[in-house]
Amino acid sequence: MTNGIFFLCVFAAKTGRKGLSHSGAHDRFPSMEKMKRTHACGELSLSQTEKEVILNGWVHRLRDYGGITFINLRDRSGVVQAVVESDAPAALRERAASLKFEYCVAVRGTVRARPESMRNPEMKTGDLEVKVFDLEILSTCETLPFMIDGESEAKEDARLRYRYLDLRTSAMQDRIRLRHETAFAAREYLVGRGFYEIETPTFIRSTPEGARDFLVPSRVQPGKFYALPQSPQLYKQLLMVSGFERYFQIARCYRDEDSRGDRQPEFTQIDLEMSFVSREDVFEVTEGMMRHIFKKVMKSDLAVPFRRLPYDEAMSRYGSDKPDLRFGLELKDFGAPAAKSDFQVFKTVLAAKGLVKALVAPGCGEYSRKQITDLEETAKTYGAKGLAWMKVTKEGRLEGGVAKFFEKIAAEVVADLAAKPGDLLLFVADKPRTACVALGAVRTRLGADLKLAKPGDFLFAWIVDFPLFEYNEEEKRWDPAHHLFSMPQEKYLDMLESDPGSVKADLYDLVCNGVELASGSIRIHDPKLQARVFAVIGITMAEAERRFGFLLEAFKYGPPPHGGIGIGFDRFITLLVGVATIREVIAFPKNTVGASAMDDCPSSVDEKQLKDLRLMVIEEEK
RNA sequence: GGGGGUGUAGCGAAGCUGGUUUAUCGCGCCGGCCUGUCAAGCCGGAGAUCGCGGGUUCAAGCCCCGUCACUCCCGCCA
Repeated sequence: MTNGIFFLCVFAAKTGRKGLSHSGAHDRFPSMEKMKRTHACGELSLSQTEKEVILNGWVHRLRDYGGITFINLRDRSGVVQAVVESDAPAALRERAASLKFEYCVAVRGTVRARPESMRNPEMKTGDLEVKVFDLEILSTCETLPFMIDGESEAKEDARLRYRYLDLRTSAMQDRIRLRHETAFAAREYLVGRGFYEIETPTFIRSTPEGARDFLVPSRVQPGKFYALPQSPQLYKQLLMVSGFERYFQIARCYRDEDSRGDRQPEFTQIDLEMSFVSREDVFEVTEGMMRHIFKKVMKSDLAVPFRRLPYDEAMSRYGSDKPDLRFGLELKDFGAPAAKSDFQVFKTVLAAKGLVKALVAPGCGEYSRKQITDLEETAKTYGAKGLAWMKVTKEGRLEGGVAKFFEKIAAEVVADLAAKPGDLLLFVADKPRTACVALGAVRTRLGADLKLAKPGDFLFAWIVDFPLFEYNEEEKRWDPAHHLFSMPQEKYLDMLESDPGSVKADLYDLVCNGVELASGSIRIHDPKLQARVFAVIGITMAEAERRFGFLLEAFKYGPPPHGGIGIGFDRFITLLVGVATIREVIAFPKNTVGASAMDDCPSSVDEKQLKDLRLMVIEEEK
């Protein structure tokens, strides 16, 4: 009892509000019994004129004239203007005057057309208003840390600290709604195509491949740990062995790696797997789903099938395995002219089996030294030692940068690159991959600077024929390029052991506008072939048995040929909505160090909890 | 692990190469006025350890060093 009183006093002191201003809320118990809404704010129209309606929502904006008070009332559906006029009873006028931003209220009133001159064409419900004759304050709201839908947006820190308020803004409401609609459309389509939605565990065995696992300690078996799944990969393959034939899940995935704008420690995939299929079947279903989503959510027609681009071609022409194909600006091989030039740097690289790649920046001949240096920085970030350049003059001659080494073959260079007067020529010479990737980054940068991509366009493409393995320089061994269970293409089977680097797999990515949206493969279902792949990677059967024994065992019992794909749901929504980071489309995201400012996690835990788990925290030595 | 950017009232910003005393503006907040607004308006008011610590200087929001937080990128992310 004493405690209760003390608590109330503290509360009053803390809010710093005078009790009187809240009288409206306290002298009437805020019950929904008599004030349940009959309509949604944003859906009122003149067809309800003269009708009595009850609305529930939040005080979005407030304009108090003493005698007359305008309340912009907001709910999920939108905003409508409610008016408390001077002819209202004094108690109602007082209660209206006591309102503040974001009070949660119920109003009863009649819908009426606004006089012609007082209509607001900016508002969906701007032709009407609700004349209020009853107003209930359901709950009050303290001074806000930032305005909902204010003129200036709060910084992300503050938005995440008060995420529940940030989510009230129309921008966030729209994004989260679109996310929901997309998930629904995906389900609708996949269910229609015979897929079952099946959940898989979130506590699984740790299989230390790929990203770091998040671990969950077992209390019942001290010293042992579960891992959170990086994706439902193994389980969905097991579901194929089980004979479900078509599985999907909107699945949460966890990877303990450093965050980025497009990466969170936990994220969502539309994950699917199909039996008795080739990659074409996976493409067809994915394209169909994308088309369905665009129709339902974006109200637009998406052209299918998507373009196919082999990985090697993507790297060579665009310097990226996720190129933005909304613009050309392709990289060209400059090996032949470079070999004929007097430029020793290029010739040395060529002699070492490197590549010289060229990029024609149209109309950038006037770029300043500073602008070129900026481009060079971009190339260097991706491992290039430098960015060579020269300009094509109005007369079609080469000038500046490395031009002097190409004097003799100037005409050939210009013709070879199809360069025009006023263009800037850019070159990276390096190991093949570095040359492509670094100049590819310059291409991406130029595309943005020159605004070459039309916003609002969505250009999808399948990147196909990824290599099965990539060489790990540090460890001096072959690593799986994507994952361990991807199927090598049949025509490369003979060279699996003799020339692993040349083996292409039935591995594919779906890219759109320079974003990697999805990744998948046809899986190995033949234990013998799987064993060969393990051998190339250097995994002994004993080790494979230890890590994936359950999967290998399952594959002894008549596994169907199968394959699938996982679509990065957050990235997909980010793309549809056109925002910069996936945090903008996740209701409660983590920041770049994996923390949530709202609930302050991760956090320390009680000694007791640690003891139960027989865990000990070792302080870092300084 | 590495590189870049940012940090000034509750929120968003300004504060030029160090020097006008009480660090400015808009929103919000508090008080008052106001019967048709819709980013309402008008009058008055409160509110800032200039992220934190140290240093240089006669003088630091501004320069230097360190540190923390947030953010973007490289590495990493089968």
